[in-house]
Amino acid sequence: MKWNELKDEACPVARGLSVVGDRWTLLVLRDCFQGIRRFDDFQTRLGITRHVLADRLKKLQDCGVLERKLYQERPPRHEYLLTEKGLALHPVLVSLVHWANEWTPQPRPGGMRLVSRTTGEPVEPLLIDRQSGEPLTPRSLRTRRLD
Amino acid sequence: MKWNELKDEACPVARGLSVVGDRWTLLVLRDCFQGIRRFDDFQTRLGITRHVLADRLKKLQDCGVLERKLYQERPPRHEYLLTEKGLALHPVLVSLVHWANEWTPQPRPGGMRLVSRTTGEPVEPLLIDRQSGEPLTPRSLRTRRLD
DNA sequence: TCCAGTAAGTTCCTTTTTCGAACGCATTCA
DNA sequence: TGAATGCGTTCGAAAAAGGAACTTACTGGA
Repeated sequence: MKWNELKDEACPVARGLSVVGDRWTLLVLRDCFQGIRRFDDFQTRLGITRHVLADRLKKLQDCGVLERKLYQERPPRHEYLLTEKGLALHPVLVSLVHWANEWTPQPRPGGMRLVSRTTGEPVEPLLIDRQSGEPLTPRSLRTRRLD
Repeated sequence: MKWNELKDEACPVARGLSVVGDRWTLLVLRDCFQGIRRFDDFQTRLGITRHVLADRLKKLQDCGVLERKLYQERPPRHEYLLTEKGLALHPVLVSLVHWANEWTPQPRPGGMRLVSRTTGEPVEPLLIDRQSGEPLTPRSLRTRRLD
């Protein structure tokens, strides 16, 4: 298994990581979900090198997670927006946030919590099966090859 | 923001990625969830260099995601097991698998699906709030700093 | 006894990625 | 005219990953 060929693997984890497994990529997407759209804003918030940022934005466009849209002519300026495919990554980020808040040391004083946008109440993400409503756990699941 | 200092960031996405954001790390954990425990088995399945594998296993032990356990003396042999902290990453992997199956091209013939271990039926992961039962979406959530 | 095999790394050297800072270009604003 | 904005590209240095061989400590068979 080679890193540049992950996208052709049978395993969906490998295929997913071919898109979001690069260093910085998920942090770029985090900023997208927080409304960041412009090159320099990403760069300032992430402290990432401009070189790597340009590379990641390009790869995310190429695989359809971000869309590059002209928002001004003369001089031409573009902004980066999440596509439907990009928005669908939300549960991955939310699961990661929840795990980090539960299991990694919180910095003082500035923790961050997921809250409902309407009520402001804290939220506790739980993964269930849409059909049965049952929680999905390592024991309740397995993977199956379809040939 | 520097890669080696992500663990001290206020943002939980950054802290999460300080653990699982490295190249190969989530693929190692995927194998753990599939019951792989030994160095050479990881190495064979991943095709990763032994050098990098040793590094990743060590980092995962250091942060408490994996536990290294003696399973034989003379010669001493160890196996790597998911801790509770490691098992808690399950929703991240499941969300990623679901996204990849929905949004990235399936290889033929060998796709892989999540199915219920008891019924064998396919499963459709959905992220909800444990309290309200409401689905969590980009629009229904925001992050809040607690100072 | 000698040789092959197993398990879990380590060492060494090459190639790829990333870092960090500076530069380029087109335009607007003072 | 000169500075600022926005979005990159370029370049040399440093860090990470790739690839193959080597080590150590046993077991089991010829």
